Formats: sequence, C-alpha cells, structure tokens
Amino acid sequence: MERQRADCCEQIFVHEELVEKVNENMPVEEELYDLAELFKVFGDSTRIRILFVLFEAEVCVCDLAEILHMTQSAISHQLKILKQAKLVSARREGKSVFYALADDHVRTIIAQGREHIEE
Amino acid sequence: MERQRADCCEQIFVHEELVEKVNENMPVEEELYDLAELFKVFGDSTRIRILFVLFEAEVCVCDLAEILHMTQSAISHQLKILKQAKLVSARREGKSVFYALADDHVRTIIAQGREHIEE
DNA sequence: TAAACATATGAACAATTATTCATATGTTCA
DNA sequence: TGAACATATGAATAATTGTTCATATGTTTA
Repeated sequence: MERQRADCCEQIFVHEELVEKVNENMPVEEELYDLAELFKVFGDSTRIRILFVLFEAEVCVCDLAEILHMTQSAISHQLKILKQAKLVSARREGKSVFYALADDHVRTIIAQGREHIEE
Repeated sequence: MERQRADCCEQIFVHEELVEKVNENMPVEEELYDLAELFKVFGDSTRIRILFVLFEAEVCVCDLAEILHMTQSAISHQLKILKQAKLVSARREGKSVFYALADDHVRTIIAQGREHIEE
C-alpha cells in the first residue's frame, strides 16, 4: 500500500487509505454547515430552557415568557430561531400562538448531551 | 385543580400543574449552562470536520491540519475546545500528539443531528 | 547542548449573536 | 371600526468567538 507524505510532518502519518476513508464519509460542505447551524441552536441556555418547557406541553409565547422570567420579545426572537431549525412548530389559536416540539430528535439529542456531561 | 393567572395573558393558559411539572424536570441552572456549552462545541463546522476525521482513526495535529487544509494553530485551538468538552482525548507519542474520540456520545449526537436535517 | 520539529497559547481583529427597546403585524371583541 | 391584547421584528449594543500571527513549550536527535 502506497503511503502519502504529509508536508507538515516529517514522519509519514497520513496514510492514503485514511485520507480516502475520510473523504468517503465526510459530508459535503453544505451538510457540515447545516449540522453546525443546527447544533448552534442547541448552544444557548435560553433555547434549551424553552425546549425543556416544551417537553412537558404545548405552550404559548406569553406563558413561556412568564415561566422563564424573560421578556416576550426575547422569547419570541429565540422561538424564531428554534422554528427556523424546525425544532419547534407553531399553531395560532386566536390571539395566541402555541409552540410545540417538532419531533423526537430534540429529546434524543438533549438526552445524549445530558448523558455526556454527567460522566 | 387550582389554576394560576398569568400576568401577561388575559387568558388562563399557565396551569399550576404544568408549572410544577416544568420545575420538576428542568435541570438546575448549572446543568443548563453546561448543556448549552456542550452543544456550542458542536456548533462550528471546523470542529465537526475534525470529529468526522476522528470517526475514522486516531490522528495527530499536523495530519488534521493537512487533511482539513487549515493551519496548525487553528486546528490546535479547536482541539483544545474539543478536549475541554471531553469529546476527544489526547495521547503524546514522541513529538506528535494523537487525538481520538473520547466516547460514543459524539457519534450518537452527530448521527441524530444528521437525521434531523435530512428530513 | 543546540537545532529541528510538533504542538500549544496569548493577543488582536473581524464576525456572529442574545437581549433590549420601540414599534409593527395580526386577532378579537365591543 | 377602534381599542385592547398577543406576537413578531428591525435596529442598536454588549458580549462571545474563530482565525491569524508571533512566539512559547515540549520532544528528539545529531
């Protein structure tokens, strides 16, 4: 098996085999970007707290604001981000808009995150 | 069952029952913060790309830099963040330092993320 | 020990982002 | 229709963050 010389290292560490495997399994640029964007959404404790409320029930914006002791505007801005990431869905009922979890990936991802930090 | 009046809404949306359930299951402030910090680490495409390389093999810093076409310094800074989050582990071998995935939560979390965006 | 190599790190800069404030949009009801 | 309410949103600000550059630390070998 031919090996590839790495420009930066004197030693021959980068096997061509490895480079091929990486290139095979590395998602395309766009998916990498989308993945990072998705996790960025989980990377804010206000949004995490919103998700934990939605784990229990479908809730309207003003109740979220009240439960989390934050302004309506701050909650609304964050809900927009959660909705764009398709982590929550919105349903209007009269003057109010009720938000709910969009699917169960959210629970799994957060559960795995909790498992990781509890080690 | 007694219901609680929300200050912000005229309607009675916030049930005391719900508030109790939320307070029961909402992690404490510190865990919420740690969770958000963990997901922030996944929220950068350079770090995601590093993880995808480590899915295939244990790799040294300069090879990561070469494979990902980035400077050694940029990679090293990101590896520090991944290591602080205990997502990767480091092992020195002579002049080189080899990085590897720390555990399988990483794979699960990224797999769930991919599933979510591929819908 | 000195030189060469691999990695780590502090400072600086540009870019991104969460919240606040003011206000706009959308809905209900008198 | 107009007033009251619930939500959404643009602009501004402060705080955070990824990369680069220069350099420090740690290791090997001649």
